[in-house]
Amino acid sequence: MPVGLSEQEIERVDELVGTRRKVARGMPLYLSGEPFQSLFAIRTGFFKTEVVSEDGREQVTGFQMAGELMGLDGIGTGQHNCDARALEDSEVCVIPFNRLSELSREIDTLQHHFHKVMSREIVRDQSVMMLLGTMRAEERLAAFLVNLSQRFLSRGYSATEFNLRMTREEIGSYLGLKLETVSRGLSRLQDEGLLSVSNKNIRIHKLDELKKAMSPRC
Amino acid sequence: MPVGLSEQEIERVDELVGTRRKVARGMPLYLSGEPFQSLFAIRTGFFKTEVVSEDGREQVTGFQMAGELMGLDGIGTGQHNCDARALEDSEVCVIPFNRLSELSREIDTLQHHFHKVMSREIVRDQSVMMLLGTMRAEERLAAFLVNLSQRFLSRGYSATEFNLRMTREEIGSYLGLKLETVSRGLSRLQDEGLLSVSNKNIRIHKLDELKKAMSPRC
DNA sequence: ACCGCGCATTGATCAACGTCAATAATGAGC
DNA sequence: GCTCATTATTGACGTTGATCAATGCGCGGT
Repeated sequence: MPVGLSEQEIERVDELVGTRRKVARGMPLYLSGEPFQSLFAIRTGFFKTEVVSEDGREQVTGFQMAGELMGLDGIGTGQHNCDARALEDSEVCVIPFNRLSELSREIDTLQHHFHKVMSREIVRDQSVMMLLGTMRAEERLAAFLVNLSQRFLSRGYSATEFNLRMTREEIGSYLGLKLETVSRGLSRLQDEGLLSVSNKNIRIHKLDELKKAMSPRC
Repeated sequence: MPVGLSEQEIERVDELVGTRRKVARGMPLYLSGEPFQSLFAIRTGFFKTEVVSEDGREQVTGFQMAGELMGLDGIGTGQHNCDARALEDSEVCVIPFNRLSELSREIDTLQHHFHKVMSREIVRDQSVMMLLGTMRAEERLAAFLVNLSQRFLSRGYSATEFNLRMTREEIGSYLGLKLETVSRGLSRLQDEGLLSVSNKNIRIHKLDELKKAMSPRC
């Protein structure tokens, strides 16, 4: 994934991500408490990550799509700290962490790239904290959809028409809302003419207005 | 900070964290948008980190105390992504990130330690997401106090009597609550006999009950 | 030591979201 | 293609925490 490598270096990075693994819809890629050994890069498909607290609370902490990296949370403790579950039939590259560590000691571009990826994950988490801490239901929903839209776009898919892979309940868990509130919010955005919802299919009609809907008093 | 280094390695790590910097109460250690060059390890004092969104929303993303590392969010973009501000007169070690990168290529214990620290930051952020997404006001407050208590304890201070360095408003921002709600929550925990509050001074009388107050229906 | 402003507390009211419930629609599996 | 369980929508009502407001207190700065 990093750029600016020599041919030889590319070859070595290629070996690193040698093995692949398929995960059927609904199946876990890993579960909380399992020993951490590898990171996973998504080749195809869609995942959610979910943490479960001691007192049984569940919270979806993210939705991951092709090209994104999963498992970073396991490095600190040597155990995975969340469940990762496929939301559709998916395929990942397995990246043994030991070998990534070794190789990143030799290829500084790789090292720097890896550090950037971890740092960006921290920044992402912080923007979710801001969403959960300061936004109202409809603003959260708009931010969620705009974020998805941008990520689809950057992968070459349509920014304005896509299918949600997750349920209203999973969206709600991620956004700190109940599923009914998610449903009502989507209906409201539809009534306002910003988008059309048909179950999991979303068509965004006014992306610019949807972005405005992320801010208060609209 | 990592353990298991040879004497020579310890010496080199010591050089790495050579320079120090004092930050007076209320002053920024860094601001969002400034170029990222160094990480900072807190020697003494207390900080908050705060993100400001485009539409002007502010959210405290964490409170940091002695021994903790700040600045990890800047690696990904090359710019700091939050403000770090001293809540009391403080002193930090400056750790030039370039040199940390180089040295961690040579000393694998250091490399591994650094990766662990970043990963733990991700896990910490995720537990804040769970707090913001699933807990009620008084539960959040209890969780916040228990967390502070444990961190003071692990630094050799009392787990049951300490001074808050931050205002009710800053606590509220961190917990996704308004300052009035924080104040009411503290008063309520006091009425229930779990602790005494006198402005910024907190005395926890029933730490075990406070931990229970983190869970629903108490 | 004193002054003044920032910080904290507390009350009353209100809006947003959660809860409970009933129904409808969808699509996964046979 | 049919069936059933899962998922989604919508309504009525309740609760939590936000908002608005007024007062009191403490601490930092001089």
